[in-house]
Amino acid sequence: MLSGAVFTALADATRRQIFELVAASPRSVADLADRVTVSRPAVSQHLRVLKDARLVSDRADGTRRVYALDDRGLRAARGYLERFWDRALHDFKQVAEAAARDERNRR
Amino acid sequence: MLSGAVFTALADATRRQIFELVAASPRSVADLADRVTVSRPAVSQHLRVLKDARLVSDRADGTRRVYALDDRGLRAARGYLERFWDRALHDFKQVAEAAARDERNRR
DNA sequence: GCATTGCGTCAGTCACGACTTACGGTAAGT
DNA sequence: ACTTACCGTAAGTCGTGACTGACGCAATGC
Repeated sequence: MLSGAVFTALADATRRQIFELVAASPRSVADLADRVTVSRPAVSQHLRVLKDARLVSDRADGTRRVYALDDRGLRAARGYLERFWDRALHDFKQVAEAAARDERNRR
Repeated sequence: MLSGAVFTALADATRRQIFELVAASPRSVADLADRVTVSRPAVSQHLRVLKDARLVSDRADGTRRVYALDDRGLRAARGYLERFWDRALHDFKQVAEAAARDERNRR
């Protein structure tokens, strides 16, 4: 289940911040470490989790490693959430209709 | 930031299972506890987290407590993810166009 | 009134994850 | 070749969260 990994990855605040920075524009590890309060190895570990969740992808650039947004993780999360979306609307519709019936019956 | 609570809530596998059961149809705590491997107090604690994340809502029914789907949490998660959705498509489009240019230049 | 059912909460245990420092390895500059 | 920049991983610490059993409380049935 990929969606589980995505939610786990986005659950941590620091990791979300790193993900948002990467999503804004592709960045190197050192670049990310400068903009975050944690150490560089911590950033590497967070990127590992994000990469496993298919939220980011990495490419080598000389001695640097540039991380960019990977939409596969977003797709997985969106797909999982949309399974409940129709049902939520449906339930709301049912409740609304029931309320309308009660309203009519009360007169 | 509500989305953080939603992702944290959906990160745990047991909690996702409980959430899916509630989303399928409103259920009591004992009903949920019967369909899950953990104890009833654990289910209560999971429901607490899901409720704080606005993923489920509870209503009293005699001595029972019926939990149902709350779409506010889903909305928050969807809103957060969609911030990156346009960008992901944009980046993909740029990459595709760059590849197309390379293809043309190579001839 | 008393027992029962259904839940929430408290206290305690235990595993996991977030973080740091230290280390090793690769690519570029001089 | 030597240094420097950049990065991933290993080892260890520490806090947090997932879980259980015990307890207390409110609502229903007899």
